[in-house]
Amino acid sequence: MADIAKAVGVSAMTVSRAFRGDEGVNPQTRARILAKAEELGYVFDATAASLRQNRSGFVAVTVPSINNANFAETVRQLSRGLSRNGLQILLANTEYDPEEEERLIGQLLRRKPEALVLTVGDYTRRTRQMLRATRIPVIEIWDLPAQPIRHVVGFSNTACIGRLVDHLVASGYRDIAFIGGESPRDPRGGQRRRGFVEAMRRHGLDDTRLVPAGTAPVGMAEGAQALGALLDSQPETRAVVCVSDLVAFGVISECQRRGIGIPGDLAVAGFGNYEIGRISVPRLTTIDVHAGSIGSKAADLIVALLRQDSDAAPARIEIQTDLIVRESSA
Amino acid sequence: MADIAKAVGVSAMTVSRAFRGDEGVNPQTRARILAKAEELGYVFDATAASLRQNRSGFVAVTVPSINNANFAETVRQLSRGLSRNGLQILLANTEYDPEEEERLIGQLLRRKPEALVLTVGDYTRRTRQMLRATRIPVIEIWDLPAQPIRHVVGFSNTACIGRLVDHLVASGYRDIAFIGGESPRDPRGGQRRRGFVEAMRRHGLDDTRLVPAGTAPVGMAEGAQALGALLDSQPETRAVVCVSDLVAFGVISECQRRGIGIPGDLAVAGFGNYEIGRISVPRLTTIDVHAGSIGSKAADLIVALLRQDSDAAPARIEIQTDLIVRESSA
DNA sequence: ATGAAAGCGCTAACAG
DNA sequence: CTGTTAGCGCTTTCAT
Repeated sequence: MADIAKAVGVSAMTVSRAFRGDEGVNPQTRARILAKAEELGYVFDATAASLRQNRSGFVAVTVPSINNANFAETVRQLSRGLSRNGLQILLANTEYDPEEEERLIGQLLRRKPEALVLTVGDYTRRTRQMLRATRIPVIEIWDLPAQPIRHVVGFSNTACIGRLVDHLVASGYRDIAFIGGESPRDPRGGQRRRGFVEAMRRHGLDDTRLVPAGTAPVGMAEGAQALGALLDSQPETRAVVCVSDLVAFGVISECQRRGIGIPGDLAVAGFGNYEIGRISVPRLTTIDVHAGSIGSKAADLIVALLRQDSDAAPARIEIQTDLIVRESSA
Repeated sequence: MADIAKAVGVSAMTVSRAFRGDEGVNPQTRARILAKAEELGYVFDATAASLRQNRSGFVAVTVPSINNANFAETVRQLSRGLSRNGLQILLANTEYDPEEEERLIGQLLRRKPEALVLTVGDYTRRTRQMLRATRIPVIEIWDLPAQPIRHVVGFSNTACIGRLVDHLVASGYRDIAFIGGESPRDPRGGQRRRGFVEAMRRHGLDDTRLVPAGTAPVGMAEGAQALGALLDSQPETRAVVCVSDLVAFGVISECQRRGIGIPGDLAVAGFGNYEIGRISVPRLTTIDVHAGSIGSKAADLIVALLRQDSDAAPARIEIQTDLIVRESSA
């Protein structure tokens, strides 16, 4: 910046102002500065600006897995909403591991992010401590925890599964099983499993058909395998709710291999409204959680929180979810 | 840091050394410093350290879409390899848009990353200029461009499709179509389409069965739709190669809806070895590009390049790919 | 519309 | 093993 100042014959301060689009700079001077910067191959140093302004322009985000279409969509929309306001995402993958999450959050905080977005999880003691100590806004997403750290943008995983069960019961199904959600590493899966148990009890039905799907992240292969386990242990089952659409698709494909008709012999429901559920044969009944909307709402919240300097009351933004009934349970 | 220094009764320099695990610090002093830091809720400021050390610890990465299991896996392994060496990823999504890519790269460079990883694309003029001007290592991934910017970690999309065509021809197929790759926004898709045309010519077969799948990113829905178009225009087709497994799955599901047997009536091949191809009925013939390995190899390269201060010769690391023959073409 | 001085929080370099 | 000094590249503040 000093080089440009010297070359153009102004002070560094004027160069700085020119770069930030400050009004009070002579348009001609400004043009000469930008031209010289281009000529010299100058690249603005955001690190120095951050240090001086005490504003990093970063928002730190942790997700359990980036390799998941729904989390990816949340991050995508979050990124969109933030970039419009000059904020950039600093993304970290916890791999569904609370210890790794603790390590990553520690690293992220050193970069002085202006806000921290976390996918709800079972935090370690030290993580909780860091989250309590930090003065930046903390936003938990993808669930509605009973005791949130501070702000929340999410939906009730438990209630969503309840709606699926209600739908199946209303359609006449009684012998219903649930696949997944037993992994201690996936709290959202656990909430869904709990939602299943609660809903079945509410209807006075057998709530013990719980089939494990393995350690998170669980995918299609785990679904296919779990169907085998289900048929072995509970062959009278007539409907199955899965912890995600990916698991449900595994179930569908395994049924096709075994000649089990869906929904004739077995109704299937998933969770998350992934693309596969719209294309599979049969199409999949599921819950649309509007993953993108979680991201954009969180972005809006962050922007609003950063505008006001005073601490706002904890926000609790509930995302609307939709039951989508398709051929797999109709 | 000054506060801690005062509270403990040492200089800021000693605090700094204690934090970086410098050997030459009295273990007792060190312990007292860390305890006091904990007590005061001190968080190290990586921005200030970056500015002073002229090392940001960032590696900038652009991908066309984070919402793609293969790119996500590359980023995941890249992140792993880098974090072991104290480097953090600064990720940006180009959304398959060269203009957006230009904007993002400009933003990323201001953060002074120590290296830049790009998914090969058709760069804008200004992007090329920035890439030429920067002094940090630039690594292109996911293809082997004829004229790389500098370093490359990838594979030949063209050659991979050639292997698929060879396999189909060897299996007796002659009337073969290709779905996808016409989108100007997806250079890798274009390379695959070109690979198809070249391979068909090589075999002296009709190379004009090219079905568009729409603007990138193309997914399952586009595949299902393209199958309809293919049957309308080229009903004598006996095998189809798709630009990705997702498109291929769309084809498979649409065939199932229409009662078209795979591979009896139509053989299908995909690209990328996504999870779906291992679970679908029938299982999908495809090319495994080892997406994760692209990431880990790129990480290794970056670490090696940063260790040496001198400019190394451009690296060209070719990733091994595998033809996986499954039921859809057997 | 522009400039001079000071300083953000850390660490390189040197000294002891 | 510890301390002092200076400065990374920018921007705040105050002055003109």
